[in-house]
Amino acid sequence: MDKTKRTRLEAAGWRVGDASDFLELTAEEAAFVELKIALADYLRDIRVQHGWTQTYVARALGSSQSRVAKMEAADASVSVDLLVKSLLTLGASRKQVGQVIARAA
Amino acid sequence: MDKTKRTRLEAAGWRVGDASDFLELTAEEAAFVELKIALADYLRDIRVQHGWTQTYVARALGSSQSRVAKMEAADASVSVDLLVKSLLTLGASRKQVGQVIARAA
DNA sequence: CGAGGATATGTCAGATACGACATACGCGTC
DNA sequence: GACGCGTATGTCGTATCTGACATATCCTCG
Repeated sequence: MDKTKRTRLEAAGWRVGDASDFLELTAEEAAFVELKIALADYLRDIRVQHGWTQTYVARALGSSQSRVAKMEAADASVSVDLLVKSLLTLGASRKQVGQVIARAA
Repeated sequence: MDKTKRTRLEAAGWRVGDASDFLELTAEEAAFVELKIALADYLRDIRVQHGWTQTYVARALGSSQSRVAKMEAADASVSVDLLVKSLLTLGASRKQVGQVIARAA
């Protein structure tokens, strides 16, 4: 497995199986996490392209800077729900969100 | 607004503003609900096409028949998270999920 | 080297979503 | 009508997610 991707997945809190120091995900779990990461990256792209800070986005979403940071990191504590809602609130269209999800890893 | 769609939205628990008997959603809220309904419909399509019962699907997902019913109804108590995870578990690809979301209403 | 702004990480109380169960509804078949 | 099967709806205890706060890390500019 790609090293940075593995780190990314671990950072997202998806270390599975305490006994093993390896990352074991079923195909669906992996697909789900990758999907989440794609949305997270898209959120960051939108923010950076507009030159916004996490604090600014947080205010726009009625949330906090720390949560925005976790969203962008695809932290295990953030749901796809929150990511999608946030993207829509920031102006992304349903179509764009779908395309981001559909795009192959 | 289309009548069946309105009923659908109300059924989904999105009646907003207790004082008004009308459905008032911001553009993002509307997009979010429609997105959810699209996933819900897709879930039902997959189930029906395979000739599965809700009970069977529930067992496959490690859930209950009532929750599957609520998923298909795009009930307010089900998250996009759950819908996406369920679709992936039932064999849908990330790409298919994205296409369903991207498809215009 | 600070200082200050931006981002990351850890934690927590309150909010929400979860599976499960009970029960109601619809619709065939007898 | 009464049963059986599938689906819908309501509720509940628990698990997970959320915004908020504190604090740490990372840059860049002076």
